[in-house]
Amino acid sequence: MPSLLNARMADQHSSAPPPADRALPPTAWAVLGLLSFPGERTGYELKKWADASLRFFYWSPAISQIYAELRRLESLGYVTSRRSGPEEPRTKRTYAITDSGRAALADWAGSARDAGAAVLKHPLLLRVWLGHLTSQDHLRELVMEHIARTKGELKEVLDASAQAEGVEAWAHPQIALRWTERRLRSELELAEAMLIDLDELPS
Amino acid sequence: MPSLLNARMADQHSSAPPPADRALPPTAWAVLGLLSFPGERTGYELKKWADASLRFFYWSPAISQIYAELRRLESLGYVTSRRSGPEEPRTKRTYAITDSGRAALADWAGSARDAGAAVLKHPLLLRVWLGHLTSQDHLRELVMEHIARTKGELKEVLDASAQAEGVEAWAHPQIALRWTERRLRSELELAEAMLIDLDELPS
DNA sequence: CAGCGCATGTAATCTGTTACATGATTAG
DNA sequence: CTAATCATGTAACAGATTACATGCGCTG
Repeated sequence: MPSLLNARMADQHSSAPPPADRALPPTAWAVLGLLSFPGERTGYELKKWADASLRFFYWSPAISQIYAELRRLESLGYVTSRRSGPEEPRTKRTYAITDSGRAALADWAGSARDAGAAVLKHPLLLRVWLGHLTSQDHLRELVMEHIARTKGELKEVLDASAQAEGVEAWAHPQIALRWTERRLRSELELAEAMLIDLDELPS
Repeated sequence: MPSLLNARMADQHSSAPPPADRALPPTAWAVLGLLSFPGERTGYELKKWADASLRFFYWSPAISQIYAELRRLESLGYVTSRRSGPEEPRTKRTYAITDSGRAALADWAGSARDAGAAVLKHPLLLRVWLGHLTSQDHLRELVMEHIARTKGELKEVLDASAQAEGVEAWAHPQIALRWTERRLRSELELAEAMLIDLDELPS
């Protein structure tokens, strides 16, 4: 069997080749992507949007990071911002994507022939994997907790999906949400199956 | 509808309350966990183990970070190391978990009543979500690529699972691998379903 | 008027990766 | 002999979070 270690290490290099100068991290594209849908929004709103949809398939950056990314994107000319004048009650900074930003984003979206491997960080599985250090009861509890949380998330996604329903501009986000909905249902089945596996374990 | 932003922000604080002094990051526990199974191993071996199983449900740290974590764990007295003497061909440092380390790990594994939410970073979904910026063809290509990769991963997991088969010390890792196997099968179904959704989109 | 939600940002810190450097051993 | 694998580590940097600081506006 060929050891894949070096191959994988090499992958890690070649998978991020800065085409010309310096490539932006996916997070920057995600934030810019949030702005690629019709409308302008503030950093604060972006964070809520990310929490409500992005987070289910691509994690939601901390609010402070969103602000930082917005500043970077602005320095690159990919977004513009304006402070609200006296007409608005509150001082806030509203961002909008520029043509240049839209072009860069489209280029990024269309350039890769492979999106790259998904990364899953599943704390529950980490604990199950280390199950020999705990009691079966505790493990079961953790799994149940996970099931409860997942059901809550499913509800959230269903809500978000309902809101996107019918809006043409949201067709693709809608597909991502449907994918997420199915994924969460599968996550529930997976948890149930694991519960059974756990029960069948000789103590 | 109650805005969940502040609640979630507050969560981010309260979800990591350092019980006494300073809590270790999950990565440290993962590395220590790798050493909690019978046998001693080197940093290099740990990396391979992580690549072969941990990575499917909890990502594999860079080799340099594994070395760094091992040094930290050693400074905490959770592991000990010894350099191979002249009896071994190669100079290498072999690590073993200590009683104190095992106790700390068991405490960590048993302490939480909630393992915490899983984080999924799925680059393919990010691109689909931004699908309005690309062609359907390109999107389909990316999905196909994902399916191919997933099939490869499934094969790897099946292999790893076969190797763990029957070894009592590996019962829990085995469950994690079975979970992963099911998850990857579901991932394939999810991708197929998304392909259909994509086709049904009005251009 | 208290508390929450809206809104923005800075500073310190940590986590983690990449690139680099080095060298021994083994398989073809 | 030479390429791959085994093996360890450092330095620079990027990515990201947490804690902190501030203040307005609305609702009960």
